[in-house]
This record gives sequence, C-alpha cells and structure tokens, in this order.
Amino acid sequence: MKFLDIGDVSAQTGVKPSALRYYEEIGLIQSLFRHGLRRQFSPDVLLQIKLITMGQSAGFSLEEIAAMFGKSGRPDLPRDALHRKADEIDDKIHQLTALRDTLRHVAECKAPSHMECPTFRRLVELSGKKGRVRLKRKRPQTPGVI
Amino acid sequence: MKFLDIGDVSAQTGVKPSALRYYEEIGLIQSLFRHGLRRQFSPDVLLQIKLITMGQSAGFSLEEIAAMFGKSGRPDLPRDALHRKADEIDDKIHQLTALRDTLRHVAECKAPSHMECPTFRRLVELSGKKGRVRLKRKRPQTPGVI
DNA sequence: CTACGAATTCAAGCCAACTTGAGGTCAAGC
DNA sequence: GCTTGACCTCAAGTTGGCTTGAATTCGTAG
Repeated sequence: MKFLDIGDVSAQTGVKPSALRYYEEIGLIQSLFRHGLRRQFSPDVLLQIKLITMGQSAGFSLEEIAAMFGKSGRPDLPRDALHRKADEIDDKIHQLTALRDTLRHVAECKAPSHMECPTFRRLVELSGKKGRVRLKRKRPQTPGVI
Repeated sequence: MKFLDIGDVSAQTGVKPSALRYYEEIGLIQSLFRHGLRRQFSPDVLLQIKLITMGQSAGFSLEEIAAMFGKSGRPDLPRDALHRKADEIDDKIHQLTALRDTLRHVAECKAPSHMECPTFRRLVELSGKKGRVRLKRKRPQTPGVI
C-alpha cells in the first residue's frame, strides 16, 4: 500500500497543505505516521476531504462536518441526528432551488425593478414553503399579452 | 404607506439590528429616510433581506449577493453572468443532494467503517458528476449475494 | 557527502461578517 | 416637562478558517 505526502494530497484534492495541517490540528483528518518529519496519509483521506469540501459548500462548519463523518472515521452523531442533518440539507436544497429560479427570472424579466414584478415576489415568498414552486404553464395555443 | 423601524425589520426577518446596520453600511440595503435618528425602511426591504439570507445559505458572500440583486434594486450583472450564477447554484444543489444521500446512507449503513462500504464510496465519488447518482435497483426476484 | 527541495513548527496576521459596549439622542406617553 | 426605551454612532473585539513567514529538519539525487 502507498501512502501520501501532504503535497500529494494537496495536489489531488486542491486543498492547500496549510489547510490540511489545520484540519489535522483540529482533528478532522489524521495522518497515519511520520516519515522523518513528514506526515503520511492513507489514500482514504482523499475521500474524506471530498466530504469535507462538500460539507463546506453546504455551509456547514468544520465542527459540524466532524460530527457528521467523524474524526474517528465514524459519525459522532446518532442515527436520528444524522437524519435531521439530512433534512437540514433538504431545506437548503429547496432554498437554493428557489434562489436559482429567482436568479433566472431576474436575468430575463423586463420589469423596471424586480420589486414591481409579481413573479419575482412569488418566487421569493414561496421559497420557504414545503412544496416546489410551480410556475403557471405557458399555454402556447392562446398567445396572450405578456 | 407604512415604514418600518429597524426593530420591526429585525423582528420580521430574524436578522439583528446590528447586522441590518452593517448591511446598510456596505450598501446592501437602504433606509429611505430618518425619523429623528431612526432609520425608516420600506416594507420591500423584507423581501430583499429574504434574498440575502437565501444567498448566504447558498454560500455566497454579501458582495456576490449585492452583485446579483443589486444595491440599486436591480442586478449589477449582465444576463449571462446571472445565468452562470444560476448554474453555479445548480452545481451546489447536486453536491448537496449527494451529501444528503451520503448522510442518510451513513445513518443506516452497518459497515464497521464507511471507508469499507462500497455504497458509501460510490456516493461520494459520484458526487461531482453531471447526472444524478443512481443506485442499483433492487431486483427482488433474484436475491443474489450482497 | 553535500546540496536541494519539500516538508516541519510556531506565532502572528488576515478577511468577512458581525457583535459588543460606552456614551449620546430623540419622540411619545404620562 | 420628564422619563423611558428604542434607536443612534463609533471603535474595538470576536469567530472561523485559514495563510504567511521565519527558522529548521530531513530524505534523496547527483
């Protein structure tokens, strides 16, 4: 089995060595041993780091991420807490979906200010709701006024 | 028309007055005028703040949010840049979806360490890919070895 | 065997996004 | 007219997540 220098890990993940040292310092990842002074990492750490960066892009703190996937290689949290985290992510997905739709609408909308655009207001206001936002279907057979 | 004190805005949005003052300071929102010393806000600001918090939960900086929806009440960015932002959000949605699925899997998986679980590895490794992660369908009629 | 380069430690610094605290102002209700 | 409490300003502090820099230690290639 091959082990990885911090530079290899950095190259393969895009995360800087300084950040990796920091992650180790806070116990988020571990090196297996030292070769001289140099940390040697298991290839598994690449997967772990992927999870970390995913978690970060989801807006979770490193502490929360540690709780989810564990320093120990296994989650600190009980099953239901993990499901609650998953639910949290689901909420965030809904928010992001609304934001994306709003953004696309803003890109195309001709209204002088989006505050005056009812579609915009609906998109934003519905964003917290449980269901998906559903825009009225265009009815091509009756090309009314825009 | 009624105007809102900073306290009202705070109460209705859950954003602290200090944060709202900060937002105004950096030009992310505006108060219309002062009543004595007190800032008076248009009710429209509530919608704006909702967008801001959505943007934040998406991991955008206040600066990026300002560019998207504009200090000026209208985006600073041209249409295609907005669509690129929307694409960025789409990516994030995919990541979040993968993270959520991984988390739910971790919650249920019996493997001693998730590094040893092939399902786990697939979930994480596929997360960057374009399509949705598709788990193999169970085929109840041919109950093979797990 | 020596030089090189990649790694190390440690303390300090940095940025965004706020929060806190001290001291001051004001309008509305009694 | 006075008190009250919600607001104000401004400077300084905080937190998370790193980055930077100086001084040092190694392992390997030549």
